[in-house]
Amino acid sequence: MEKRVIPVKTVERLVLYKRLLRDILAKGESSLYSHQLAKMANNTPAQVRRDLMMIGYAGGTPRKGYQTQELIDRIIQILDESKEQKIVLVGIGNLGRAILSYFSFQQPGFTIAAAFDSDESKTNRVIAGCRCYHLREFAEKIKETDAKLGVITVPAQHAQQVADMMIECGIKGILNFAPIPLKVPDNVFIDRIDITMALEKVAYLAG
Amino acid sequence: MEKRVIPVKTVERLVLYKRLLRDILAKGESSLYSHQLAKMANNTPAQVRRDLMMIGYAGGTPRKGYQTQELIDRIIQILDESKEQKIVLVGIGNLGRAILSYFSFQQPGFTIAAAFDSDESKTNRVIAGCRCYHLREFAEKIKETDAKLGVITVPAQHAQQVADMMIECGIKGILNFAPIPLKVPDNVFIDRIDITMALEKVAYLAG
DNA sequence: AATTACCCGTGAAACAATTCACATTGTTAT
DNA sequence: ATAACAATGTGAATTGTTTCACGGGTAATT
Repeated sequence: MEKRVIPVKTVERLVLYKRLLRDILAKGESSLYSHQLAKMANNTPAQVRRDLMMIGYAGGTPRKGYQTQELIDRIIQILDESKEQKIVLVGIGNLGRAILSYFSFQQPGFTIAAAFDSDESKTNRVIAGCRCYHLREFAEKIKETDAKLGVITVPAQHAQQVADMMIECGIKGILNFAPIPLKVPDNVFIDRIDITMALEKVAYLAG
Repeated sequence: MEKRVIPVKTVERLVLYKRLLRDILAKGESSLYSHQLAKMANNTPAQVRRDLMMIGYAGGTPRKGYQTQELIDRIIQILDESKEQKIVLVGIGNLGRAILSYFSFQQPGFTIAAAFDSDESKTNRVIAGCRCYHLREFAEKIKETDAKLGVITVPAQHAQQVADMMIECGIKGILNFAPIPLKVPDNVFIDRIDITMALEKVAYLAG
C-alpha cells in the first residue's frame, strides 16, 4: 500500500485548490463546479476533475457540482495536515529573514521551530518570533524540536554541507533556495526554488 | 522563424548549465563530458545531450567532450543576454526587500531599476541601492527606465491589479510571488514562485 | 412524466518529456 | 596501421501528463 500514486504536479494543484476553495467558502459559496475552480486555478475543468480522480474523490453530483467544505476536507486528508509541521531554517540572510517573517504570522500547519547561521552576529536573538542559534547547536536543537523539514537559504557553496547535516539529523524533506542542485539519498525529498533562474526564464520567454 | 521551439523545461536547465559551466571554467577545466555536466545538474547524460540538441549545438567531439567556453557562449547566445535587463518590483515587504538585496550585488545581466509600494512609509528612500517610489508614480518611472520585466511581491489580494497595471505599462514578463495564479494576455509571459506551496509539497512528499 | 440542459467520472487519444540504444567518429594504445 | 575504446548525436521507444469526448445521472422545465 503505497502513497506515491499521486503525481507531483497534481499535488501542487491540490495545494492551490485547497487555498482557492477556502476563499470560495469564505465568500459563502457552499458548492461549486469544476469549471469555476478551473477558472481560478488557470486550468481546465477536465484537469480539475482528473486531479480529483487522482485522489479518489468522486463526490460531485452532475447538476450541483461539489460541496466546497467536503472537498476541502478531502484534500486536507490526502495532504495529511493533521499535525503541525516543524521546520528548521539554515541561513539567516535577507531571504532567510524574509521567510521567517512570512511564516511567523500566517501559514497554519507550519511553524519554523528554529533558525541557524554560522555567523555569530546573526545568532542568539529572536527574529519574527523565531529563535536563532549558531550552527554548532543544530543537532541538539533539532532533537528538541523534532523537526522533519528543512529550509536552506545559505549561499550556494555551503548548501550541500548544510543539506548533509540536515539529513544526518533526520530531516526528511528539504526546500533549497540555493541556486544549485543538491545530492540527497532517495528517502529524502528535496525541492529547489531558484529565483535567479526563474527571472532568467521570464526574461527569455518574455523576449 | 520563431523561437519558442525550446521547451520551458529545457530553458530552465540551460540556465543551470550556464552557471555550472562557469564554475567548471573557473576551476580551470576547459572541456567536459555530458556525464560530468549531468552529474552536477542531477540529471542524465542523455538529457544533457538532448538539451544541447534543442539549441542546435553539435560542437562536441566523441572522445574529447565539449569545450567549456564555447558551450557557455552558445547558451548565452540562445538565452540572449546581450542587453542588461531592467526590472521593476512592486511590494516592498520582507520578501520584496530580500529580493532587492539579492539582486543589488550579484546577478549580472539584471538590474532592478525601481521598486514601488502603496504604503507611504516604505517609499521615497533607497533600499539596497534601489529607489523606492509610491505606486502612483509607476507609469511615469517605468517610462523613464524602459523596464520590460516585473516582479510582484504584494499580498495575494492585490496581485492581479498590480499585474494589470504592469501590463498596461508595457511589461512583457512577470515573476509573481503572490500565492494565486494571475490572468494575463497571451503576449505576456508569467511565472509564479509559491513558497508556501513548495513547502506543502515537500511536507507531503517527505511524509 | 417526459424533455431538456448541464455537469460529473473516466476510458481513450493526443501530446510532451525523458530515456534507450546504437551508428558514427575521434582518440588512445599496441 | 590497426584495434579497441569511449563519447557524441539522434531516431525510436517509453513514460508521463493533459485533453478529448461521451455515457450516465440529476435537476429544472414543460
